[in-house]
Amino acid sequence: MEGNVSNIKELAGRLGLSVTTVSRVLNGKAAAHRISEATSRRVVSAAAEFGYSVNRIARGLKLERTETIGLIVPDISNPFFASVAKTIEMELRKQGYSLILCDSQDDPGSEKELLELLAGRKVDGIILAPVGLSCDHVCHFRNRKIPVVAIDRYFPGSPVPYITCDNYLGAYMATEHLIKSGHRRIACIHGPEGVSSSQDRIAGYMAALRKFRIRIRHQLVGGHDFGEENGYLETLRLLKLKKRPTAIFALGNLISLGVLRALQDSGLSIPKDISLVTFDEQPYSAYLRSPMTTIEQPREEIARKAVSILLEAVTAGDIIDSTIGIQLSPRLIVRDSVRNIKPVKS
Amino acid sequence: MEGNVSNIKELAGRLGLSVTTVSRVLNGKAAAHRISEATSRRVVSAAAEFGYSVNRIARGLKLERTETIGLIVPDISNPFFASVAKTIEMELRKQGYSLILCDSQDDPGSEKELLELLAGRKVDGIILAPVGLSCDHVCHFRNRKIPVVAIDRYFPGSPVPYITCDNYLGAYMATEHLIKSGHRRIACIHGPEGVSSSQDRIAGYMAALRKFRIRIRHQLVGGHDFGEENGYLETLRLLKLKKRPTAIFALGNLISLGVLRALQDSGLSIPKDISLVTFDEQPYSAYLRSPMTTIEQPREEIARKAVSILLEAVTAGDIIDSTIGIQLSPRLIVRDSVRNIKPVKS
DNA sequence: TCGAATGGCGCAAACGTTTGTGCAATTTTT
DNA sequence: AAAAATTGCACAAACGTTTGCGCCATTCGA
Repeated sequence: MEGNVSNIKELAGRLGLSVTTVSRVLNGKAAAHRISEATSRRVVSAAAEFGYSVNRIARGLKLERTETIGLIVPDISNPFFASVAKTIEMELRKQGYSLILCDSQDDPGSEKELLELLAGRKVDGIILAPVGLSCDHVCHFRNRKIPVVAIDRYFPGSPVPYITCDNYLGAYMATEHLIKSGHRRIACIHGPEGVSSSQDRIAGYMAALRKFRIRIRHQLVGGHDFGEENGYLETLRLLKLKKRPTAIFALGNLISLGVLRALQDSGLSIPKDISLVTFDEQPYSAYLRSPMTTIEQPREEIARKAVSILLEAVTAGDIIDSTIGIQLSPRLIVRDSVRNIKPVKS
Repeated sequence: MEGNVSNIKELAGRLGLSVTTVSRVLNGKAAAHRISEATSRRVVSAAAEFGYSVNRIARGLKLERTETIGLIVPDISNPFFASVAKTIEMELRKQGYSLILCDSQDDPGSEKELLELLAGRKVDGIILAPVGLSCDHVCHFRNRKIPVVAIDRYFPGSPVPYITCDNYLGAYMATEHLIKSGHRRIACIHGPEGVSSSQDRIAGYMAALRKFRIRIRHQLVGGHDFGEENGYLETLRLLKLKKRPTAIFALGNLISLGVLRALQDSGLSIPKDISLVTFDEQPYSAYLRSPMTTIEQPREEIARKAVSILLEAVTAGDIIDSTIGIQLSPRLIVRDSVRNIKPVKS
């Protein structure tokens, strides 16, 4: 008895009504078109009985609005992006939108292809954690009237609105914490050159060093992506230095896993032999061999704000004109991965 | 100069050709319709020049095929599902498909709604990590000619094909490992009642106990979801027992985080005071205070197989008729979270 | 009693594709 | 030189909606 009717024409046929009337009832426009209460009820109950549900592809074509949002992240298996994606999906669904998930694998080329793909799929808007520093391919999009908001990362000096954590501040706080614990030789393992979040964290790190009049040693700064392997290799490199750093600041959660592996392989322990602070809190941070001091990002808030700003742009039917940039405050979570190597003067 | 042309009619107009010809060229059917080489080249280069890309909504409507697959997971922020989703997305994209991601939040009601939603969006197929044990709402789908494959969990005795880890075997291996290390009072913290993966793991756990003639104590078995809080509360309950278990088997990675928190709160340490084995390896498992002994699932293979089976069903244009059930082998990774409380007799 | 207002609904075009069929021009065959 | 075959392309319908406009019947006001 169910699922018998697959389009509105059939349904209208069974009811002895026109598709027009059925469509209007089902879209809540009965009153506006003076369709009687009785007819309305008949339509609604028949739709339920025969299991009719609107073909959203056809509707999308007609309405030029698919109620679909694209999300492009560099790595969905990274817990940070996974939990951001979760919140985004939940918020979008509340508003009747669905999510097309794309993983750019931190590759600018894929990112560009994915943007084209999403445009072809006529998504109503895009949330993007961009890879490169150039916004050409994204700005190009805004001409096509598809709103885009960036999360986690942004394009310096571009008109693309973004929501990020205040990466500069977070890195400053982390570095300051290390310095106040007496550290002077502080290494920094960062992500890709072309990613603002990495750049900003490096800037925050350097600012803290300068503030406390500590020389920036370039051999203590390195890295090229947010992966585990990068953390591993960079740590091994750091450990080979004539003068080892006393502390490492890992700019991402996967990087820090690499650091842990390298230290374990080298038989070093945290914080006895070396201290560690990591950007991005994780559920397991507290249960590591040495509970990790981290910088926590307001993930949920990032996701929620991104959705609300995007949807505003979508429903306004126009692109957000003013350059909106929101930087949310991170939080320092102090645990036991930093050794105090000098009495605190307070 | 770019992005000027938004539909095939405009493009055809500029070329002085019909939409038919343009469409055929762009779909690689030029040869089959005797369209000259010269014309083909003109079309292709004009399409590139004017930045034309096909409207996949319109195409989807006409072709009754959207090249879109739906994925429903109970919790995308769970690292297990996040990495499975990553592989699925990558594999699908290779084949020209996009992914609509849905998070059912472990709620059967949402799951049902999401299936309807995806049907309305005319996805070509669905990959589902189902919540309940009833397959009514899913079987209903197969009538609508939308292929579905289940991952991680399945519906006992239903015609829905599935790919899972061999949960029974994994749990058996884990429990056996504990027993062979001398444990007798082994607790088990599981997930929801209505989820096959949880049920099968419980079954494997019990089978191992029976095999070694150890009495199953029901107060040692509990839990109701795969979340952290459940692990926490169940552990606290277990610790209050007159005779505490000497080991805990956590049936999920988030559960084990809860166990860790509860033990930490209680001032107990692993494996000195209590042993722990967890289902589902994680990148950080090795770096915990006590490196965790885990059961590793072949996530990538699960994802890949699910995609290939689904796409086969999609292109075959028909539902996979034979009941396919694939159970992939898990792997025991021994670390230091299990205390040997009796000399191994070998 | 008659025009006007209102209530209740349907016609048909349009959204951007794809594709079966058809047709003119050219070339080949006989 | 006529018939046949081939080349190269176009017409128009169809996919399932939504929606501006229009039409008929009934009720109302004077």
